[in-house]
Formats: sequence, structure tokens, C-alpha cells
Amino acid sequence: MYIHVMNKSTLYKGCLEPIIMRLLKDNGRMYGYQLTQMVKELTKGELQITEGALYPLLHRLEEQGVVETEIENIGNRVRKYYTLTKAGKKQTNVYVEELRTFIQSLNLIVNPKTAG
Amino acid sequence: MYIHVMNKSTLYKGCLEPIIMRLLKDNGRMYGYQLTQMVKELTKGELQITEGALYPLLHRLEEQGVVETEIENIGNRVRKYYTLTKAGKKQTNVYVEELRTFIQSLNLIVNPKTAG
DNA sequence: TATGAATACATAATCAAATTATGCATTACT
DNA sequence: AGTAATGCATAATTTGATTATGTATTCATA
Repeated sequence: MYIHVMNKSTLYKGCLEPIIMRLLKDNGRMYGYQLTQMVKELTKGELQITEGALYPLLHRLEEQGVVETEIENIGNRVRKYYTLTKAGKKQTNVYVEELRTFIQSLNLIVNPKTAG
Repeated sequence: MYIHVMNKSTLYKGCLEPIIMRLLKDNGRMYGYQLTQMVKELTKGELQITEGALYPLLHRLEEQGVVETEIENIGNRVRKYYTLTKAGKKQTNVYVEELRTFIQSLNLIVNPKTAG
């Protein structure tokens, strides 16, 4: 019988946006690669953001006016820093609250006895 | 400026499969509509599974041999009950563990101080 | 000093899985 | 009689990931 092996990384579909915005809110100016590293560190390697997911997301956020960017040259290398706009910060508060509620909901399903 | 309003229900993209399997493992035989109601109740209305997401998922799980079904007639109405197969139960344990780890990861990002 | 790993960005093709909309039918409520 | 709730299903579309690829710099090391 065929057993479907779910890639656990697909769990965070839909959560990436609030995750990134939360990190930007907490840490101010950050660049893309730094965001991937911070997620990896914070989650002890559990969550690994792929570049193909991250960069298009950051571009969408910029289009929407949620973040603004600055290019910085580190030696010969280019970094693109992202900062939340005022509207972006406001939006982040909403998203993070929703994410907290969502986590609580997941807990209620997965650990119905302990999660109150 | 355009502010993107995220539908918070989209957060659970990718988590639906382990959620449903977990409920089936806990409660044995369940039918589709019942699953949607239980998720709604458990999460105090926060998570609402749409039919367009649920039924195709259940059909996929059946194809994969994760669940098996029984049709039951309640008066003139038809219900389709789903039960985890042996392989399905095994798989559920893995998925639920992954989901727990994922929840913990989310916590580490959203509540870095309190989540250990 | 060449080679690979890490850093740093970007995008196109593809796939998975949801939303939205629709359809059908029964039962319960008002 | 009409509406909401129960109960299933599926098609069209959209979203948002994966995977693969490309470019380029910096650093460690064999």
C-alpha cells in the first residue's frame, strides 16, 4: 500500500507571512537571508524557510506597502534590508494576534486535555 | 494605500490533514460534517473547515489507504463514516508528533520569551 | 590555488491544497 | 411556505508553497 509521506515543512503554509512580519517587528531592519537564519535558529532547525518562498513573499509585502527596503553594500556584496512601515506594524499586530489564536486552536485539537 | 486583509482561516493551510487524522484517532468512526463541527467546537469557533477542503482531503486519505469508509443510512439521509486503518493510525502518530513540534516552533517565534 | 560551502539575491515552472461557487437532497424550525 | 441546518460532492480558480536554476561574493581548506 502506498503511504503518503508528508513533508512536514508544508505545515507552515499560510503562516509564513505573519512569521516574517513578527520577526521584522521584533528586530527592526532585517535582510532576507538573515530572516531565514533567524527562523532556523529560533526553531532549532525545525523550520527552514526556502528562498523560493521568502523572496516572493517579501516582494509582495513591499508591493502592499507593508515593508520598505534599503539596499546596502557590504564590501562588494549587496544586501536588501526590510523594515515594516507604520501600516505594516499595525497589520503585524493583528496578524500576530491571529497567529496566537491559531496556535491555541491547534493546541486545543492536538492536546485537548492539557490545553485550556 | 492598499492593505492586504488576510483571511485568518488560511493559517491552517497544510495542517488540515494531521488535524483530521488526529480527530479520527481520538474519536474512532466519524463522518465529514461531524468533523467540521468538532473542529469548530474544540476551537470555540476559531477554526472552520470548509467542505471544499474537507471532502477532497477525506477522499485522498481513502485513496491512500489511510482511512476506510462505511455508508450508513440515517432515515433517508446518507452518512459516510471514516475510520483510520491500521497504517493510518501509525501515520497519524507521526503526523501529530510533527504537528506538536510545529506548534512549538511557532511558539518559539511568536512568544520567544515564554516558550522554552 | 582550486574547490566547495556559506552568504545573498532573484525568478520561472510546477505542484499541492486551499477557497469559492455550485449542486443536490433531507430534516428541523418558525 | 421558507429558511437554516444537516450531509454529501465536485469543478474552477487562486494562493502559496516547492523545486530548480541563475548570478555573484566571501571564506575555509585540502
